[in-house]
Amino acid sequence: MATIGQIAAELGISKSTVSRALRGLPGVSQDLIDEVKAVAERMGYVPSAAAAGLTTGRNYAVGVVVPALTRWFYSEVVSGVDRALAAAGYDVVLYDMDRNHDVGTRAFARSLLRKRVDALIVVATVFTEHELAEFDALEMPVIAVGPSAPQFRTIGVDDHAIMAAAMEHMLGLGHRQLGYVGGYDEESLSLASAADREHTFMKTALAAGALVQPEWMLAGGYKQGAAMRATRELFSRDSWPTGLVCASDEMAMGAICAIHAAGKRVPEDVSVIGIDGHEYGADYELTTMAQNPQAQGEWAARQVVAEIEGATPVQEFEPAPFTLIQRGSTAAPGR
Amino acid sequence: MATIGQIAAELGISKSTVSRALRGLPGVSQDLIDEVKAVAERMGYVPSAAAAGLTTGRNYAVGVVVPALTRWFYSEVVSGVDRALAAAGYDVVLYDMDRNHDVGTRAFARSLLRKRVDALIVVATVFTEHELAEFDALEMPVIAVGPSAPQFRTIGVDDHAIMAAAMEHMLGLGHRQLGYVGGYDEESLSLASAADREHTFMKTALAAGALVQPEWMLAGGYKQGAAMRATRELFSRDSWPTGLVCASDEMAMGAICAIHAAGKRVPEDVSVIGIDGHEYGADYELTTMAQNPQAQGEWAARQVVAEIEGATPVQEFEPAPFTLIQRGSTAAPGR
DNA sequence: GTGAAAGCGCTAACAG
DNA sequence: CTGTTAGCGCTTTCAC
Repeated sequence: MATIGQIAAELGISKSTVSRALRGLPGVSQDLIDEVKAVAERMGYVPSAAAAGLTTGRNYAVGVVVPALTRWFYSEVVSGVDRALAAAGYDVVLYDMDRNHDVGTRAFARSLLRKRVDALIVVATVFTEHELAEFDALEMPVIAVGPSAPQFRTIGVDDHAIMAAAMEHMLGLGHRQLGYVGGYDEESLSLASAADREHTFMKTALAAGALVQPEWMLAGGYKQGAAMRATRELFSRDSWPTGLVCASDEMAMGAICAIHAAGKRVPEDVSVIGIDGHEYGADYELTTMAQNPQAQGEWAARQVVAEIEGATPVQEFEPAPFTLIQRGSTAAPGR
Repeated sequence: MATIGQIAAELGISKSTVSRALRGLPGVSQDLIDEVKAVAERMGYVPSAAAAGLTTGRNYAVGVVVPALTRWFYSEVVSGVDRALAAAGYDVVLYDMDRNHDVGTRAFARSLLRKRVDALIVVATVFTEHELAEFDALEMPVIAVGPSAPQFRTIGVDDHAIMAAAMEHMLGLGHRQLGYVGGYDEESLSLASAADREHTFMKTALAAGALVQPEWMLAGGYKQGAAMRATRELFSRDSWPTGLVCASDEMAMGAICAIHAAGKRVPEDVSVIGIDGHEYGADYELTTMAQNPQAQGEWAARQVVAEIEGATPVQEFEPAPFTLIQRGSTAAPGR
């Protein structure tokens, strides 16, 4: 493995010059730059991030903490983060908290703290007091993506607003008998988002004088399968709503499946609206309040890079945008 | 940020002793060890991976290359890799090749080559000749997970065998009119697995004298939404198979949804079998040939760690196991 | 323009 | 058991 010193020796010049030439710093003649680069290429030279980081304190890496990589939303965010970071020349160090949250707390903190990363992006993860204190001690930029975390600056949609918008659509169509598919995903560790959505659903429904039976509040666990089962059960009873508001698109797709299984039609018998903007929504003709987790990830990544490189930290972010995508799963009731 | 030197100064001892004490190396009195650890804790000492790596050449990090993090299979594998690596004290450096494959080739190689990682785990990614050559030059353990890559040692199921087993189940039930939901996922970059499964489906079907109409070969793109649409179309025609063999569970769940939408029953009118062992399969009563991508990821991670730490490389891995999970979506035809 | 020297934080021989 | 002495590969003053 070629080093800067070997290149220097090969050309009979000093290491400093090689370093400067390779990094395009001023003060090296163009001829030498070309020569150095050629030799570096020929020798298969590759800079050592560790060595460079030792002196500069910069690692060109940012940590991404995620509660469960296998969940759609999180993998989308991470994907966006990765793309933006790669474009900026930074690596992604992944910390999947899936199940090893309590077990691995110590290990997580230790490894995190190894000066591996220049900043941290936290995706919808809840931490202990102790961990939060450690983050503070880190003294590096930290930005959260997803459900807002009071301790961090957060990039994400306003969960109240997005649900209110979904409700506006359903109420506007004339639905007054509404069911809700929500619940909590135990593994995702973040309950705030789910609670906010459910709360606003209820509040808005009641304010509009809509009928919401207790049995119409379904626990879908933010998972397609669970939502499908819960919905199937709902339609095995003798009364059901004209509209189903789902706290996520994954659950909405499960619900649609269950409605079909029950021999009902969407939207003729039941309207279904989702939230999130899942990739498969189009195939299911699903009306949804779409947000863009990838874009949020990219945004967070760019912001974090800017701060690493000296930009003054933004104190508070605008809520991420969302838009109604109207498709075939919603219509006026009783058609 | 406390360093080893500061701790040494604080206690009036040498850096080496501190280093040894902290790492639990032999040759330090228990008393001193305790003292050192106490001071380190108090000063909030955290080791610098970069500095340690510089001398030892070990980074305690492994790179994970993945074609599209947002796909179920890959995120499962990465999740498993992460867990095993975290347990072994290693960090995960993620390289999501999603879309930036051609654009980012150079950046990918460069960053990979920065001696950041001690080994590489490649998940179902296809590389150019040039990239492969660079991997060789890296001289570090490389293991592939998922569809077998001829250039790498691979951990994964035998795609022929798993499809053959699925077919055995369907044929054993008496199905002789079979449809196939498969296709290719353009974004995943790995076509071998899809091709193998389709090939074995065809071969096995023909060998059993089963009827397979060309229109029954559906392109589901390995995506739930696309599979749903393709299946919906199939059932809008005037002839359809008694059994549907799906190359993945995600597609199978989409197919089930479409079958319900068409007013048919599973398994009474159509049997459906999937492959993979998706988490939601149970909710859908889906019969499947289950594999365990998380376990495969863990296995690869453990193997790679062993090799980093000096174990002699295993030359070839056993194919990963799979088992039939028989649930309610399959039954004898014509019930 | 270019070079020499010092040092980033840690580990790894050697001595004692 | 503990300390000394060299570096690891790179960047960064400061001279020339």
